[in-house]
Formats: sequence, structure tokens, C-alpha cells
Amino acid sequence: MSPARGTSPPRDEPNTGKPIRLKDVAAHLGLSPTTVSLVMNRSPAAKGIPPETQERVRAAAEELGYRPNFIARSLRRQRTFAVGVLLPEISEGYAAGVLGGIEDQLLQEGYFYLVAGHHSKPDLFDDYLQLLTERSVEGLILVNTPIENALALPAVVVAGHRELAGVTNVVIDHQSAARLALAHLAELGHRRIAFFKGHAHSADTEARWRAIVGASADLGLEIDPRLTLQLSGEPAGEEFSPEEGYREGHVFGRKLLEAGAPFTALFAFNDISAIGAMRAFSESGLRIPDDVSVVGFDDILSAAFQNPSLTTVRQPLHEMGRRAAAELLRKLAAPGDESPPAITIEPELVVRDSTGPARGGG
Amino acid sequence: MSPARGTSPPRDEPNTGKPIRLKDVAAHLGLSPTTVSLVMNRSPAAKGIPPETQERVRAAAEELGYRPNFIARSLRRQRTFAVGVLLPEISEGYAAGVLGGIEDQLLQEGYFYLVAGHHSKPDLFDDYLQLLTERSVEGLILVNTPIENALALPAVVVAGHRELAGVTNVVIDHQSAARLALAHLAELGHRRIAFFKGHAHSADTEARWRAIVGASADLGLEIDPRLTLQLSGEPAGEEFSPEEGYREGHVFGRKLLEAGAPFTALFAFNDISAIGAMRAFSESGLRIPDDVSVVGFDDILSAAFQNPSLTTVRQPLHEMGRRAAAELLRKLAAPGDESPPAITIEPELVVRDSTGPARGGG
DNA sequence: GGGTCGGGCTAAATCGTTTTAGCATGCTAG
DNA sequence: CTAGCATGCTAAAACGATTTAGCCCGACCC
Repeated sequence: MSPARGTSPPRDEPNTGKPIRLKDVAAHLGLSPTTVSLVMNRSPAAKGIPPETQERVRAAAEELGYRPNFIARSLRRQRTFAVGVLLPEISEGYAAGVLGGIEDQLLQEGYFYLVAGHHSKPDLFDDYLQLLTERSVEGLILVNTPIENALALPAVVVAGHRELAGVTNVVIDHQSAARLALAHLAELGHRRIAFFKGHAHSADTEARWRAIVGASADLGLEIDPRLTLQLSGEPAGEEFSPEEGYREGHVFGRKLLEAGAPFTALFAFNDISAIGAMRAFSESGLRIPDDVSVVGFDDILSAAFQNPSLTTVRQPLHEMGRRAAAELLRKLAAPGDESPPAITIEPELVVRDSTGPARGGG
Repeated sequence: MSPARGTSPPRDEPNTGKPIRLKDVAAHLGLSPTTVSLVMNRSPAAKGIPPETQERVRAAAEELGYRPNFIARSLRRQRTFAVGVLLPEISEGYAAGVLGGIEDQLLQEGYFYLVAGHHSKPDLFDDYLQLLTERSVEGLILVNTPIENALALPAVVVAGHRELAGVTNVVIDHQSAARLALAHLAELGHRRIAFFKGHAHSADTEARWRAIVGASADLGLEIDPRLTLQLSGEPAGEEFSPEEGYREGHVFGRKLLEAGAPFTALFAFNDISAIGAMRAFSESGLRIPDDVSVVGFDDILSAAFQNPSLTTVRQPLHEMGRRAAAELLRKLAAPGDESPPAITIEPELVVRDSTGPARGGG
């Protein structure tokens, strides 16, 4: 009699009551758990077990739907194949982008990760670090998370402020970013370029500005202080909100116009402020890119949907996350090795419709 | 002699070599592990232990920096305080928003979560379900993830297609959404309204369209088939990409104009296509909202940064995530209870600059 | 003085693996 | 004939907690 189709167990036979333990497989075969474990793990010690027994074991495991219990294994091996990720807020674009890359890399390598969003509240940093450590994560990835003390676990930091012994920073190549953007503008004949600097407590502000100064010099461009405005951001400790950045870009766009010093292009600190400035320019009757060219930074989703669409320096967030995860796994695999203090990521210039030849020619 | 500041152990004394085990605390006190465990867990069985001993235990635990090993505890208690989250892609706006809410709720309740992004590849669904199950997650939250077979674990689905026994769907109140948007337009005097329907394989398309039809009837509006276009999306199984949606909105915007049937407003299926359409309208010399009003759906970040900024129906993604997580935890806490087949979330109309009085008056 | 009771604790089993250290058995070599 | 050595397996001790079932001792009762 073949099994009736309509009876309770579904066609895919797993899920039959309680999960199968190693012990069950062993009992079913009349072997010891040791043997089964050795075979299932392809342990070197299994070389003494004849291939035909090995086959029997594997067949039985398959047949019974045996799945090793990860918790028990973790306990015994002292390995969890899990890492902790600390970030300000998971639903915010930057962190989400990086996390996407982290995820791809980790899952591919058989790891999982636990995430905690601290909403930029410093007292939560330590709490969550505690919790993650208690859960026996093997390493940490910090995204946009300023940290004071040394960490007890191997760690990689994305967009981190300071240098800590043993932790690797994943950073964008600001030199390259500045060169890409400014060379693009210079080539279009722009000589008088306005700048938005980042707010003081952002990780990237200083490095980026130094790179801009350097690249300007290389290209023979002069920086006019009257055309340089510093975004203030929110009070320190607060998350920088998109709406605020947009508003500030809008206000600063007008300020630039009122300053009276002529300019034909703006290189903003990020896309959000660039978009705000574009709006200010449009409202004043300036046309983009005919009268003013605008370059942003980040390449957020909105950048492509602006009218005109925004030329910007893309941070490859996904790749940054990937690289961070890969580096962490490398550290875990080779605990002794010296690790690089920094991994530098190359940005990419995305040319869209907000940049064009300088008005009046170069 | 007070301890010198410059010596190796940092001021916060933890991290002294290997972690402290329960056994260590017990040994340090000359008590048994049992006693320490009972006290630390405030087990009812600890009522036989005099308060002064309890105090001694707690003090010692504190002093030694004892942190229970979560893995060992999970193994013994058969509880992991972890849930699995399955979604298409973590860095995409919808999922990231929902995940933010899930995270808030879970961490608040002492849970963590494991995320897997399946990139809409159906064969990965089962793989990741396997992996999560192996890791002993206690329940599942599926975001935008169509699932065929019944699940072995308690589950909540956000934006899911079908109804499965025992799983709760978290869905937006489409009735309410349609009513909000159409009443707003009707109030501004719009009578001839164009629509973008969602692509066929999107979870929300059908329900939303029915709601629109219903609300139109209630408000005495007629739906003109010539003004109704169905987004095609990518081939089924592919992720719907923002660029594609934008492009289609753009194309359809032009189609509407060419159709010749007069209209004064567009209610798009989502913000992306609304933004594409706005661009098409602008390019044709129509002014928004003077000539055409546009209403989107979702309230993505870009919506606020458009020029003009986009009036839209906001899906409270964060809250949807929160509710999903809360419901899952409820299920876990009360395994016997019947659970609701659906949780309905109220949308919110965000009025911005893309809607205004109908041209020519109502 | 024996039984009972309760207070204060603990021994040992258990969760499901991995891993170390061997144990039989039979064959071969000397 | 026996030592030695593969061969094919297994017993038992971890891993670090929780939890069940008692143990021991003194006080109290009658």
C-alpha cells in the first residue's frame, strides 16, 4: 500500500513532531553518537570509519531529517558564527546601505549577525555592547558609532571617528572623491566654486575638507572663503535629520546668492544639502545647470529623482559593508595577524543633469 | 597605596582575562552553583534562601563581573529570545523602515533578531528558513516575502500576499488610504482623476484598487478607464527597482497626456511612479499643482525633497514593524491563544505642495 | 526520645553537541 | 605463541547553565 496522499503529514516529510537529535540518528543505526558526529562533521578522526558506514550514516541523517542544533554546537565549540552590528538607526539610508553589504558577505560565509540601533544615545552603546557580548558574538562591526574605550572583541568600524588599536576603519577615499568632483567641474570650465563643509561633529568633515583643499590646489582652483559655508547640523549627540539638512541647504543656497561673490558651481557636503540648495537656486530664477552646476555627495536614492537629477559622488555603501564584514572575518580566522588600520574605498562620480559647462565659458 | 592610574587594567575593571562562570562565583562564595543560579534568576525556589545570603551572592556576582552565558542558558531552557526576519533586501526603503520598528520593539522586550535578505529568489526562502530554524529562532517575521507552505514556527507577515492558518498579516488599511487621498482631492474640486494601479504581482495592488473603487463610489467620483494605467513592474520574481518605477511613471505620465481625456489630478500607486509622472508633466509644460495635482503613496524620503514636494499617503512603516513584532511576541507568550488573521494599520495623509485646487474650479 | 517539620542548602541530571582517550578484535610478523 | 598494530568503533568528559529531588541539621512537639 503506498502512503495515502490525504493524510496529515505534508508531502515534504520534515516537521514530524520534535526535531531529530544526533542521538536519535545514532540509535536508529545502532551506532554511537560519537560515530555519527564524526561522520557528519567530516572530522579528520573519521578516516578510521569505512566509507560504507559513512554512507549509511549520511543516508540515515538525510532520511530522518537530522539538523544539528546550533546552540548545542556553539556551546561546545565556543563558536557562534555570529557577529554584532552597532549602528545609529537601521532604517536610515547610510546605515541600511552599509548593512546590506555586511549581510551579503556574512551570510555568504555562513555567519549571521545581531543588530542593535542605539539612536545615537551614548549610554546605549555600552548597554548593547554588553548584550551582544553576552550573546557571544565573535566580533563587532560599528557603523557611524563613535566609541571611546577599547573593545574586548575584534572589530571593524565604518565611518568611525578615531583610530583605536587593533580596529580597522573602513573609510571612503576623500582625496579621490574631491579630485573626481573638482576635476569634473574644472573640465566644464568652472573656476569659482562654492562649498558646503560638513557639520563639525560628523566623522568625515575634516578629512573631506582637507582633500578638497588639496585637490583644488592641484587643479589650480582657488577657494573663496566667502563661498564656503559650514553646515551646523543638529546639536551634538542628535542624529542629523534629512529634513534639517535639506532646510540648511536651502538657507545656505540663498546665502550664497546674497553674498554677492560670483560662482558658477556648488560642491555640497551631501546630497541632501545639495538638493536644498538646488531648490533655493531655482526659486531665485537661476537655472541648473545653465546658470549654476551642483554636485552632491553620497548618491542617495532621491539624487536620481531630482529635477534636474543630481550629479554626485557615490559612496559605495554596499561595498563598504562587504569589505568591513570580509575584514572582520579575516581577523576572526587569523587572530594573530596584524590588521590594517584602514581600508580605503574608492568613490565613483555619477554624472547626471545638474552639472554642465560654466556660464560664460572658462 | 591607591591603585596607580597608569597600569594595565583600565578603570572599568571588567575584561580580566576569561569571562566569569557561574561556577566561579559559586566557588568564590563557597556555595553551590545551584544556589547562585537560583538567586540570580530570582527563581521562586529561592524563597528558601535567606535574604542575607542572596545579598552576598548578588554582591559577589557584581564584584566579579559575572555575566551569564546566553548560549548555555538557551540550550538548557530551550529559549533563545531571538526571532528570524526574512525580507527581500535590507537596504531597500520599505523593508528598512519596517525593520526599524521591528528592532525597536524586540530590543525593548529583550529579544534579538537574525535577518536574512533573499533578494526575491524563491529558492533562498527555504534555505534561509532552514538556517534560521537551525539557529533556534522562536518565531518569524516575513516582510514582503511570499510564502507557499505552512510554517513550522509562529509567524507574522508584513505586506504578505495570502492568508495562512495561524499567521497574522499586518496590512495597511487600504479603505482608509483611498478615502484620505480621494477626499482630499475631491475637496480641492477634482473630479477627473487618473490612477496608476500597482503591478500585478505586488501584494497590495488588488486590495488597494478595490478600496479606490469603493471610495470613488462613496464620493461620487467616476473612474475613467482611459485614465487608469497599470504599472507592469519587472518580470515576476524580480525585485521592483526604483529606477524602473520612476521610468514607468515618466512614460505613463506622458501616456496620460496623450490619451486626450482631460484630468486634473493623478493618484499614483507609489511615490516613485508619482515622481516620474511629475517629471513628465513638467516637461510637457504643465505646472504642478496649478494644472495637475499629484498624490503619491508611501512617503519615501524623496517625497519631501521633490520640487514641488509631494503630497502622499504615508505608510507608517516603523509602526507596522513594531506591531508585527509585538504580535509575534504575544503569540510566543501565549502559544495557545487564537491569533487575529490581520492587524490593520491606519495610514496618514501628508499634504504637501503637489496638490492644489482643481483648475477651472470644481 | 522519637517523629516531624522547615530552613538552608546541594548533588546530579539535563539540554545536544564535540572531542579525547581508549577498547575490543583480528591479523601479521617475528 | 605473542607482541604489535591496524581497524572500527565507543565511553565519558566536556561546554555553562537550569532544575528536580533530596540531604542534613536543629528545633519543636508530645
